[in-house]
Amino acid sequence: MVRVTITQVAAHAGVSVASASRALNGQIASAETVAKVQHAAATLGYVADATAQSLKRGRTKQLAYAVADIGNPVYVEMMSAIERVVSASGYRLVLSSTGTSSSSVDVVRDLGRGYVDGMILSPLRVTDELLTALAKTPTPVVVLGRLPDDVNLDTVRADSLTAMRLVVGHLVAEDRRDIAFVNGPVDTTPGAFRRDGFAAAVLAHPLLTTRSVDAEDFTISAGYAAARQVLEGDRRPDAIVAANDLIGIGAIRAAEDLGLRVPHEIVVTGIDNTELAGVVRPGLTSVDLGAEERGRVAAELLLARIAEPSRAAHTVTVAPSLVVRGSSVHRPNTQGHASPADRSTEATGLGEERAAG
Amino acid sequence: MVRVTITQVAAHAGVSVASASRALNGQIASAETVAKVQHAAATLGYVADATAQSLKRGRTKQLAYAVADIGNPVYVEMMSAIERVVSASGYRLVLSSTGTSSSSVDVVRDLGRGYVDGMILSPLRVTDELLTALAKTPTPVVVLGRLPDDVNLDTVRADSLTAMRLVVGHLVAEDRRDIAFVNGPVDTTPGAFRRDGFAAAVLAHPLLTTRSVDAEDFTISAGYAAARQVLEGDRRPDAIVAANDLIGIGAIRAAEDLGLRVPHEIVVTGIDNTELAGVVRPGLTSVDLGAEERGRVAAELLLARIAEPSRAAHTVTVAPSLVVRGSSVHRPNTQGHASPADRSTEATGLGEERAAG
DNA sequence: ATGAAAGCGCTAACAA
DNA sequence: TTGTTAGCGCTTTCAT
Repeated sequence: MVRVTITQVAAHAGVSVASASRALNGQIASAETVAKVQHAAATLGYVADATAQSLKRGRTKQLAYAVADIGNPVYVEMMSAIERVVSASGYRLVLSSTGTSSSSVDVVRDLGRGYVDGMILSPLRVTDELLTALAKTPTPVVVLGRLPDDVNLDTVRADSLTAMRLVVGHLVAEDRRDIAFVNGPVDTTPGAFRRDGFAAAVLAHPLLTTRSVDAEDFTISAGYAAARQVLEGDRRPDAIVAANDLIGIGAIRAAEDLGLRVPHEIVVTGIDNTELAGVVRPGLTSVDLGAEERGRVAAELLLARIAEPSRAAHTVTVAPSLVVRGSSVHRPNTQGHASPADRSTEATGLGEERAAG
Repeated sequence: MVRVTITQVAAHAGVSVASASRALNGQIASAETVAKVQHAAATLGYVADATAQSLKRGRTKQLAYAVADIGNPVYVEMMSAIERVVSASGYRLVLSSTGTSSSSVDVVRDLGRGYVDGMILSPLRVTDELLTALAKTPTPVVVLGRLPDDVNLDTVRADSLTAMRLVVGHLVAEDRRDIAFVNGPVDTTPGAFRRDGFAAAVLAHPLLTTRSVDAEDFTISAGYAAARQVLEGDRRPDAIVAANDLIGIGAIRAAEDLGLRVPHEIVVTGIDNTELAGVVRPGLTSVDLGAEERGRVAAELLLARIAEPSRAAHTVTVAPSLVVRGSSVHRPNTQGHASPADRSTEATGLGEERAAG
């Protein structure tokens, strides 16, 4: 199998390359030419070279998704949603990990090479350097996560404040009065906003006693360590609000290891409503931040901007919803569960309730 | 920000485009030229256009990973590994979902468009049509999964037979004698090979009673339904071998709902050793099929083939290892667990043992 | 409706 | 070492 070019197709069909191109792309051409060219193309097994088309047309039909930690279920969920929208629109999706080797800034700078028509970026930290790079790049970028107010970019974000209000409100309704917040690193975007959201949510409930501790990472093990420290202190809280599901699961484990029953002696909640939350026992009450929707909307915004580069920047905030599971409800059948359906089904099943944000 | 080309850099530096190109690419050029060109490039903010380079050089520096169900933790793990190798070698990774819209065959055919230099393909089903397309494509493809023996392609595969031997051997050692195998759909590659592997593994233990049932899918809910049916039958097995972790978790739930204690009354094992296996309680004993290693090796094979297209096809089989957790061991502290570290740490912790394949 | 020719931005012969 | 020139494969004016 050797590469066959449009020149060969044209020769085989007995027409010029221009006519061949037109016939292939549905431009004006006589029915006879179209027939001859299509026949030639089929015979020769011609497929247009993507690179040459990109160079000529000035667009690659590729979009990038850049994220630090692919492997985190939340980002995977977003990626799936993005991939669906992107491929349905005839684009390919390239994955740009902004891990150890290259930072978000490098990735954005690299956009100048024009290997994609646009990018969805999920930065772990928003630095001035990043904002500068974003301002300079000629390629459209949609940012997942909160940006300073004066930045004029398409943005999709979760609503940490409402998320925390849902959690805290739920805990108060469950008669919890002493809440420990186990956050992840506060120098990350989610860490900072969840901290602020928790603080704000608590203000609405003057009778609450609260405290905060930062886990070293948004992981089960870091959550375990941080929660254990909290639970071993002399004044034990009656609820732990974890900054994400992994930390929350770590907290459940810590409670178990200390012989504390969840939720009877200690209530635990998470954030993200990942698949894990529905799989652990007791199920982890969690706030769904709408990862799927955020991914989908981000992709749609990007496509819209590519279609109309001069349109105004949009900021979309996706409403969170609370999914109540056994880790936070004092019902007789708290340890029980519904059918082991997937998450969406589960949310309507026994032992789980969803409250809109 | 408008696109700046090498022509402008050359003009700014007062040299020809050829000299500019050479200076930029580390070809022979005088120190003075290099300095001038680099200065001009920096001043103008020049970055080479990826598409033009691709067209000229005949390679895109892009590799594709094609998989049906991104979102499945196993494929995500492979993808992470692939991404690491690929980006370390200066390639970008494009994600080709072979979901509903486009089949594996379409994806392989599309390779003719030359938008990537190679592809790692994880086909759900290996059809003749797919094999034909693979034989015809000029672009290197590494296949994840088993292929017919006469197919001469780079392949990385798991060892289902050994995996099943490990599981069955373990169950026999735990005094299980009546084993139900809950498989996924047998018209998929994993389904077929796990079925065969189980059958072969069982042959080594003549005293075993076994039976099989196929879940409708490799999911928790399908596993739940299938396991429930098995467990409600008049002759209850004392062990369930699930074809993957999700089915295994469904089986644990089914046992719970029927009031059966795991592992005391019914032992359950999974396959894949996903993160979920370490998170559920009791922990799910599972065979690690080396997803990370398979992904890494596949990427390495692909890069090697690109570097040397004429080299002989390689087939690498990755050895499985059994990770024993609470769902299958009758120890006093079976329900307990070690520290909630990540999987690799866990495997060496209390309550878990890893046996090589 | 068709063909000749230009050119997207770059690299690589080839000459000088 | 450097510049000139010819393309990579395609689309798109511009004449005809």
